[in-house]
Amino acid sequence: MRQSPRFLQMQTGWNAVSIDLKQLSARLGLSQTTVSRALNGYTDVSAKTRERVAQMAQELGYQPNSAARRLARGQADAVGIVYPLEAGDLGDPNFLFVVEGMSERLEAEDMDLLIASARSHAELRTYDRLLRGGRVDGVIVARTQVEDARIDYLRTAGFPFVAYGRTGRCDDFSWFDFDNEAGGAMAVRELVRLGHRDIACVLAPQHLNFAAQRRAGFLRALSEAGLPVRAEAVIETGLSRRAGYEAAQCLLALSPRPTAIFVDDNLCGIGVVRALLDQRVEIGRDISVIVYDGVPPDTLLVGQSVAAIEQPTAHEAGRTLADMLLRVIRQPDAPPQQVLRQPVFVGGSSVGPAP
Amino acid sequence: MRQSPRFLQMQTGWNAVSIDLKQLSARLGLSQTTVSRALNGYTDVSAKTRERVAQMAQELGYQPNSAARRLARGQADAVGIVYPLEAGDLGDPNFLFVVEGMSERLEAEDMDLLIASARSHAELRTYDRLLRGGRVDGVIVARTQVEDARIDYLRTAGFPFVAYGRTGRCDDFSWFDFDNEAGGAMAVRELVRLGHRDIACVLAPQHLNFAAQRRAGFLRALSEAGLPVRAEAVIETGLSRRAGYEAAQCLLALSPRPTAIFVDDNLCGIGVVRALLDQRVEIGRDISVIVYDGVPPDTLLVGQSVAAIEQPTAHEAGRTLADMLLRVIRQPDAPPQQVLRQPVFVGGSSVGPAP
DNA sequence: TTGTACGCGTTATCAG
DNA sequence: CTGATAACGCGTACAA
Repeated sequence: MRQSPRFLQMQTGWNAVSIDLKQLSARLGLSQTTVSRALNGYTDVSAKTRERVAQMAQELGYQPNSAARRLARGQADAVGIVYPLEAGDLGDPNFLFVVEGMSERLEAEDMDLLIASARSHAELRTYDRLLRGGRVDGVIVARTQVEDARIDYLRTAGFPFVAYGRTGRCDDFSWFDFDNEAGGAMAVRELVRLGHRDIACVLAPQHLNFAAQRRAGFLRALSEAGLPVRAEAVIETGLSRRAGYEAAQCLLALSPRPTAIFVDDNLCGIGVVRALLDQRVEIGRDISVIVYDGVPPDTLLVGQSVAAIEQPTAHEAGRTLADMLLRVIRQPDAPPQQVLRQPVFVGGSSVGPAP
Repeated sequence: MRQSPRFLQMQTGWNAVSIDLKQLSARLGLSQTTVSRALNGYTDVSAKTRERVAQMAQELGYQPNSAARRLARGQADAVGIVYPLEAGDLGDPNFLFVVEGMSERLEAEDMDLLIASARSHAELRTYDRLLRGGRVDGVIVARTQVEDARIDYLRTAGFPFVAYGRTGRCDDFSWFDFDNEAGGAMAVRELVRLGHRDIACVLAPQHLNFAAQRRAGFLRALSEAGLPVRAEAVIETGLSRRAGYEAAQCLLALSPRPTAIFVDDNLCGIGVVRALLDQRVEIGRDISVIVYDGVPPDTLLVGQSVAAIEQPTAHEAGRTLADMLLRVIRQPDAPPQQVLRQPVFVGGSSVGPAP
């Protein structure tokens, strides 16, 4: 009914190439036990033996079978990253670099990185499969929400994870995040410094935690500057260029027209900038614009650039995330680690003194 | 020296939640054998038993331990994708969607997708680790080169793989690709149809297979149109915006100035368009431009758009790649499968009649 | 310092 | 149709 594993291996002609612990120890005239211990850095092996073993293993290209090892040790030696891909969502322009950073760090530990995309509603099923199947020792949760069912799930399950982004309540788990509230406030302060007193704002959906935080920062800085909040100039919309475009049209129709716009994400940012160009608004003179994560330098007219709040270290973020997750896995009782990186303001021709 | 696996599991408090095959069969009053067979769709189980087992398994949320299963069956139930990330390389704008497509297809088979980025020179080591460790049953090779050491390695090892892209010689292995030569030719023909007779070309590094093919298509179509090749108007450069920018500057300095430019990749494309804008060249009138994979609609001036050769089906490409790899894994003796998708021409304001 | 013997959780063989 | 029993390849108490 089914071919035996051994036969399958013969047929593919592949596993024949690979060397066994049994074969390796036979070649060395040692027991598997000794060889295994030598390879795994146990102290109770004579230096000479260890040397010989290492040499031979290297020479024969021995790689322990990962399934067997995992079974014996009860660990998966792998972590997962589940990212919710909504239609057209490349919202985090640096995501691939984060993945690369993680990948590098994990490779150094001989661990695998499983990637599972999931349409957002099916996501919990994906987690379930990963955890219950013992496929991973821990997971990274990306794109956190203010109320995040995935994180609740992981916490009640007691499963090791690190969040890439915070949630509404996040005191008691490990996360890595950029200080979105500071970023939002920073943008406002830059604009206030230039004399703007009527600052509009385009925001991503507020169930996304980063968006809620940036909004909070925006409001706080306004208040600190003694400026009123103009409700109709604070637009919560979708996470897309089109949404940004439409939001900007609304803002331009207001009277009096705001003198500056803070956009909390780069997708909307592109749309906003396009709308302004279409309306022949002179960016940086008629209206100032700051966009979180920036927009591609090509979006604007020649010689112009968009001021941005930036999170410059995607690659390092990936390494750090991996580090944190390893720690959560290996020291489950250690207190949670929480890393907050500061975004930086990068100026551009899109900001200027209030008209 | 090391905690026993069981203790570790107790300590993390996690695996306690998960249910065992042993426990499951105990609950059912059946042998592990029978339960296993019922779950794996063997025919020699009574319908009633199968029903009971399925029900109970569902109820208790049983998930087979993947390490044990892999060990027993001698398969990894996982595939890998290794993509070389050079500095700033997001060359394939659709890569994430390809990954998503693969991920979906593999999830349906209960297989994992391992992602391993690798600085290009260390790539072979990465492969080695994946293959020898029995971590994967097969791999996807992305970003193929004309002479591709990775593919040579896999072929001599006899390891199942599918290439995402072809190589110089690719008769005897499975690959999925878009018809880059046709795409290159298509671009030229569109331009010729509009009366252009002096067509320049900006190309990515020619060791990348797609770039070599697009170049070939470009040259073939020129020749078919009876047009000469102007050597100084065929620029091979890097894979970046900056490279494209500089290439365009060179082309603008030529005399006579070419009336059209074909750019074989979207990164260079952005740079080229920017250079033209900077030089106040009216795109679509003074010079026509076609860019492979297109450029973001925001790169140009308002109301304009860049004509493109597009590969519209990234998600489907991912599914197909996964399908093909599954087939290579499961039917190693079947003849290689080779899938060539046609790109399509998408017009835009960046092309117009020759001046 | 080394070797023996067993367990990890599942699937496959073979006899009922 | 079902159930003992033996792998799968490695890690590790325990004994020597």
